[in-house]
Amino acid sequence: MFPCVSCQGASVIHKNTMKYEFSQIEKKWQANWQKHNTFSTGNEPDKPKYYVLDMFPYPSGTGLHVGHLEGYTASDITARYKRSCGYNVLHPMGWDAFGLPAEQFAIKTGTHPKATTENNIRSFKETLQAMGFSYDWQREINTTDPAYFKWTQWIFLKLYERGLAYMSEVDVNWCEELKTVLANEEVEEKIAEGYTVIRRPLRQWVLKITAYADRLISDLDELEWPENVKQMQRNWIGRSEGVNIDFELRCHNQKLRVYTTRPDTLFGATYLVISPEHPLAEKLATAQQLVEVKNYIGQAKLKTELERTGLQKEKTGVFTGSYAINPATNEPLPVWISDFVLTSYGTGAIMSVPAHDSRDWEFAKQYSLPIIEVIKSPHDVQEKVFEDKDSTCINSSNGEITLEGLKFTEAFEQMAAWLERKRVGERKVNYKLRDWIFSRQRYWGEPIPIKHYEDGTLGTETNLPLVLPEVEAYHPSSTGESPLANIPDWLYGTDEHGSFRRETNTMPQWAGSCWYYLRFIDPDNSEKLIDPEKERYWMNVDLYIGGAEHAVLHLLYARFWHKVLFDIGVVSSKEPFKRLFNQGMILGEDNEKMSKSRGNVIPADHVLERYGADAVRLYEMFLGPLEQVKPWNTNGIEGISRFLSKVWRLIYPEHEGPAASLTLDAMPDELLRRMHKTIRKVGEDTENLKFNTAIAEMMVLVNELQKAGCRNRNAVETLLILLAPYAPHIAEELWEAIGHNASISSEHFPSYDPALVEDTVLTIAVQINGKLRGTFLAPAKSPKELLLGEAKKVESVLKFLEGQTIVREIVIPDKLVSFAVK
RNA sequence: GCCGAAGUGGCGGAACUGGUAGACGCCCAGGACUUAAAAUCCUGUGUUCAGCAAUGGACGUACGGGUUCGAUUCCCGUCUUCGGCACCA
Repeated sequence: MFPCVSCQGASVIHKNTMKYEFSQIEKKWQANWQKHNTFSTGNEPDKPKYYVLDMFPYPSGTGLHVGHLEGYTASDITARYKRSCGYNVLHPMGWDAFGLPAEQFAIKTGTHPKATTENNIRSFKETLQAMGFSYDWQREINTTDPAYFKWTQWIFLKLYERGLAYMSEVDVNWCEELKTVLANEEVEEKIAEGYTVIRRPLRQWVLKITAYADRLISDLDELEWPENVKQMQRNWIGRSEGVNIDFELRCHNQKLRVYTTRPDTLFGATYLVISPEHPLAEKLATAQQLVEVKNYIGQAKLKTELERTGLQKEKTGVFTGSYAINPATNEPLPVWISDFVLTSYGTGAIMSVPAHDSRDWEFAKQYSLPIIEVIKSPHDVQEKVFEDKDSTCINSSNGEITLEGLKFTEAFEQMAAWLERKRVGERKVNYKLRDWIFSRQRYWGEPIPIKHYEDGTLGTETNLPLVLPEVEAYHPSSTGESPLANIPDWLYGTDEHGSFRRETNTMPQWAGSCWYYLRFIDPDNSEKLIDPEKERYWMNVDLYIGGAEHAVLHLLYARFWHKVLFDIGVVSSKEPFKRLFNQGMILGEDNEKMSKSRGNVIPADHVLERYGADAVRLYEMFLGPLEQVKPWNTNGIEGISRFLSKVWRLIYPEHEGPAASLTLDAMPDELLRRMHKTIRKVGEDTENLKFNTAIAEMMVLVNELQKAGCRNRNAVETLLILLAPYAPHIAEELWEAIGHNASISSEHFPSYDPALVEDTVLTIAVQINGKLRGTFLAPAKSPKELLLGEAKKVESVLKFLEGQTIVREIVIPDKLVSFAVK
């Protein structure tokens, strides 16, 4: 790919590189690494392993910008650092290449998505290689490669065999322009992009992620993930414990089942509400109310999801005319219909306790329904709702049960037990999480390997991979099926069971990314998804770096698949990603999110060409804490370029001439201590992903080496090894210049001398009433009395002690002396 | 509305476990080198007051309180920004 500069004579190199010419140096070393397979992961079972993974990209047509490089730089520094600490490191990269943009482009231009994808991958890969990332490119994977998606399809069939993939007539989010179904999670995004999304029933493949809801919550505890991501997943799954209660209906034989998490407030229930789609909605309407009810149901149907659930607005509803009986009070309760009750959650019906639920309170006020206080409230519940759980029950007794004076937990228990005893209720756990609608009406995705036989039964495609046929047009069929429905040759077939029609749906883009981290471990295995021995050695992923936008969906889906693979014995661990790190977004120079429309995008290739990979790598990390959102500032990168030039001049002091000869003379004590402090700080900070302060510390060392004109070999070599994970090209080049043949990447990270990282003489601060009044020098570990005595001799302190009485003396060894005076 | 994170110089940010706030870098100013410029190096750089000056004082980590000899750090309250959820009963 790059001309092999390293083949030229050494003298030529020196002549060319006396000045710091990053572009030559970077190309030279990238070619060198490639030629020698420097970063290919070997089979070294005796070494401890470290698996550091990036969230692999969708190779878009717009290329990479500086924001994309942040996480990749962080993971690369970690990979290089861990290698130098003696780990066998797996650091791979691949492409999440199925997806809508390539297909949209195909519809417009007729270009095969495969061609688009290949082009984009080539350009992405060039940029990543130009950054000097130490990926093991021999393990590169691509989700659109049949050899890869063979196993995506295989996993689907395993899900199907276990009853975790099923077909269901579901109300889906249908996007008319895209002629496809969208996941709930994708809806808002698409609406923001200007598409319209409506509700429409369709037969769809659905994955039973809800069967894993509890495990997806409880196993979060063992993960080293940012607390907010865990919390977001818990909220998304939305587990709640409550009770299903059956209400007798007056004048009907049927019962009405509601779900509530507040059975402790049953005595305060004054009406029931069912959703417009509830099967009893129309049946409960009395003759008098029928017209009004039918109208209301009709109107609700026309409303979009957004209109029904979006924002807070006035509640609407209609009385059915029917009554149910409150099992606790035996009072009749009117049954209402309202679209604020969700059909798809719980039983689609609720009991309303307006005194202690804000939504019920609002509705009660709207329609003048009674409000009864059953939890002792600090104010009048007719005026304002009281929702707190830490008060006690009142007005809650009948002949069989009393909750008087009980707090929430106890009242809940008592009521639930009583309802169960009376056989009118049972405890129930509910989740907000819904099963995952898994089919898309698209061409550019993994075909779902299912056959529909004429007799209505389903069969599985055993000859995997089931590849995509070539098509002439990428438009979806008008029936809402994918373009695959237009290819008879592919669509129809016969086998021993009879003739069949293939499933025309393809999988969503999430599918390929649900398990790619496994394939990197064993990318060429044609027999198995992954070799069990390799899996045991490499899993889990020790560090997974990526954007917070995947906090819920990708990470939840991947965890779900991983647990299924665990259950069928393909993997040995319950969780895929042990430690997760979300890098913060890099904003444009205007402090706004980078976007084409704002015109504030800083393309990666731009800055690479201008400043070089090493400078870009360092600057990306120097910008601030990795997890923080921060603006890019092109001015700031100049400072990094200066730093690299300073490092260069340590070895090439003038702009011409050969490398300076390094000395073996002893370093001045100050400098030696500085060096050991730097080793400690850079090591600790790199370990903790605090790259910004590690770089600052290296700058301090370089400044001091420069000021002292130090050419000590030990100091220079140490600096280069510390710097190598961050700025690998210049480190390699200078390492070679000072006489090493082997790559600096094979050097071991230095260790520091504990005796040299602590100062022997310290500056002690003197405070009076908490204000700094002076300092003095004292040997480390000086006794308190000595420090106290010295402090009282400091001239600037004496002034403030004069005429004052010392009421208290505080001495913090090695730190400060503090006087409280009056 | 609920949950989570955060607020420090002109700017990005640093500060161990409550112990000298502002490391490192950018910007800016002055100087050295140069015919000149670039590059490089040196010095200064939170605000404000006093002083010719060396220097010294006061204030200062979103805001208002509190605990403490001492608070960017701990506690209470308020405001703002960002991220997530949003009628899930």
